[in-house]
Parts: sequence; C-alpha cells; structure tokens
Amino acid sequence: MATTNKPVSAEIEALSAVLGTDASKLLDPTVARAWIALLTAYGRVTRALSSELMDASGMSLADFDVMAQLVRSEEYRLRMSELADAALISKSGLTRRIDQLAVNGWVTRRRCTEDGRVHWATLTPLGLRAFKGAAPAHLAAVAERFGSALPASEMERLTRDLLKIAAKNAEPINS
Amino acid sequence: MATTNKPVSAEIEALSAVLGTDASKLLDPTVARAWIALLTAYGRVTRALSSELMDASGMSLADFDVMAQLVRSEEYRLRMSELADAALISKSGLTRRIDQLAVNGWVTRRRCTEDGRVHWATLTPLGLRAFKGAAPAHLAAVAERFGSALPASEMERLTRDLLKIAAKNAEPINS
DNA sequence: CCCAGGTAGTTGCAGACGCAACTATACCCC
DNA sequence: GGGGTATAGTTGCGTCTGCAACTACCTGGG
Repeated sequence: MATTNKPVSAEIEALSAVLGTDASKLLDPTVARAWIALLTAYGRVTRALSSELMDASGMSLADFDVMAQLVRSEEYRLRMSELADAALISKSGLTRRIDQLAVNGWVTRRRCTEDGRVHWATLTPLGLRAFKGAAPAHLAAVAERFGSALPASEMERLTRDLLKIAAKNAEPINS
Repeated sequence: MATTNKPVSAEIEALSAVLGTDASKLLDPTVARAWIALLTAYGRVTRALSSELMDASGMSLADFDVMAQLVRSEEYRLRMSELADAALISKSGLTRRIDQLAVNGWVTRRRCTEDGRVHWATLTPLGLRAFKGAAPAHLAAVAERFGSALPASEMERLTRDLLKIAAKNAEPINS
C-alpha cells in the first residue's frame, strides 16, 4: 500500500443552510464531528506508518499484515481465502499481494495435494527474517503514533467503542 | 471509488513467539487491539457507505466530500489547494476529481483573473441539486452505521480521543 | 461414470491515489 | 526590466484495489 490513503469524507456539518434547516436532524453534529475525527486520525496515522514502513523495510502495510498473519499461523502457512479474510483484503487483492511477496522470495504458493482447489501461502525463512527485521520499528511506530496518544484505560474504552461500531457493520470483506 | 477500501493492517499481536518474548514491549497488546479495532471499524463503515452512496447517487465518497466542502463555502467556490486540504486528498487527486465532477457538470473550474496561478472550483446549480439529492440518504447512513452505535456522551469522548491521535500525527496531507 | 453445482483462486478491467517532475504565474530585488 | 525563487496546478507513471467473469477442481446424485 506504499502510501495509499483513503480519501474519504470530511465535514458533513454546516449543511443546514443548503439542505433546509434540518441538517442536524439527518446527522447529529456530535456524530458528524466524531466521524470526521475518525477519518482524520485514520488517514494521518496510516499515511505516516505506511511510508515509514516502506522506507525502512521496503514493504507495504498490506505486505506486513499478510506476513503477520502467516507468522502467527501454524507452520507459517494459510490457505489463500483464510489469509484474505484475516488480512481484511479481497481475494483478488491477496492473489496479487502474494504474487509480489513471492517475487521477493518471502512467501511461496503451493497447491494443496489433497484438495487441488486449495493453495497454501507459506512464509519462507527469508520472509520470516524480513518480517523480523521490519516488525520492531513498525510496532514501535504504531505505539508512538497511535498508542502514545491515550492512557491505557482510555485506550480500552476506545477499543470497545470501535468494536461496537464494527459490530454494527458486520459482513466480512469477501461476502 | 465505488467500493474501494483500505486494505490495511490487522493483527499485530501474538508475535512474541517469533520476535522473542518482548513483543509486548514493542507494542502493548491493549494498543494493538485498539489499532485493529480502528482499522476494522473504519474499513467496514467506509466500504458500506461508499457503495451505498454510489448506488443511490452515482457519486463516490470523495466526490461527496469535495462537494460538501464547496457547499459550505462562500459563493460555493474554493481554490484548488484549499479544497484539496479541506477534503483531505492530494493536489493531484483533487485535479482528477474535479475533472470528473466537471464532466458531470457539477463543478466548473475557472482561472482566477487576479492571480493567474489560482483556479477556482465552483459548484454549479446542477451540482448543488445533485448534492441535495444525495445528502439526506448519505447522512442518514452515517447516522445509522456510525452514529447509532454509541450514545452521545460516548460519541463525544470518542471524538476527543480520536482528535488527540490526529493531533499527534499532524502534518497536512500536502506537505 | 458423468454431469450439475459449489468452492478456491486467478485474471481482465477500470477506477483511484500519490509522488515527483513539469508548466504557468507571480513576486522580489538588483 | 531580466533573472531567480516561490506558489498553484497538472501530468506522467507506477501501484494498489475490488468486482465480475472465468478456470480449475471437488463432490454428490442418478
């Protein structure tokens, strides 16, 4: 993902003049502010983390996430579908991400002998080393840019709130 | 953008086994969970809002945001740079977005007579109508998918927390 | 044994994005 | 005034993403 960033909304408030006097009935200003704050925080943090990770280790945030999933999996491997769901990306997106990681020699893709439809993506020793090299700085960056903004108790509350929002919008990425 | 979505990280925890025993020193699990929660909530909500808006009004979230900025501006117009900053996208991104909106007849682009470098992006009456048509449903969707998850007081706390995070990572998108 | 139906992945395609380089102005100062 | 520098936008380029269509393969029923 190099340095991609969701464009995304910004500012929904103050539309009353145009929509009539009831804009605040459509969207509570409190909610509007929170929404904008979410977009801003997300955008800034991911943009920064993304370019830092790329500069330091030559991998995109998406690459890191995919590899992180493999690292924590049995035998460092996962089926393509499982991996796509775990990394929150589409199946086609994962196919290409794995293509790339394979070129780097960080992951291999092998057809499953028992079920020919299935393919295993496996982290190579080289990939593991690359991940180990990248993780410390990246995790520290997350801690710094995101984690250090709030005390632990507040962070937990934030998590609960965000999970409630996520829960309201369930539905895995690969419908 | 139809249904674009940030891929983005997911799961940074449980790496201790691989990194040594100190993964939690690099990134507090509490922070890791919060980070993942943010990514998940953001991804799900924007994905849903994006496709709903596109289906209902034929405009992307980015289009909506840009038009929203113009709607709330003096004379429905803004200089390209101001608009890019306000809508949280890059200058080049805005150039193309405006190209598109201009094709739709929703926005015009005119060179400023006093300063030839400046270009004004102006919402057309047609654009205003399109925006008015799209806003109610979109705002309602934000209220439903995002706003309804938490009570007002909690929403305000969330806003404060997110703004603290955003503040820690200042730096406008167009450095 | 073969076909229908379902699952796993891949590919064609089109839409976005951002950075860096480039163009067009404006401004400043000698 | 002419040159150097700064600002506003645009364009070239490479990359990423997802959806829909397609291929490959397994499985169950007749």
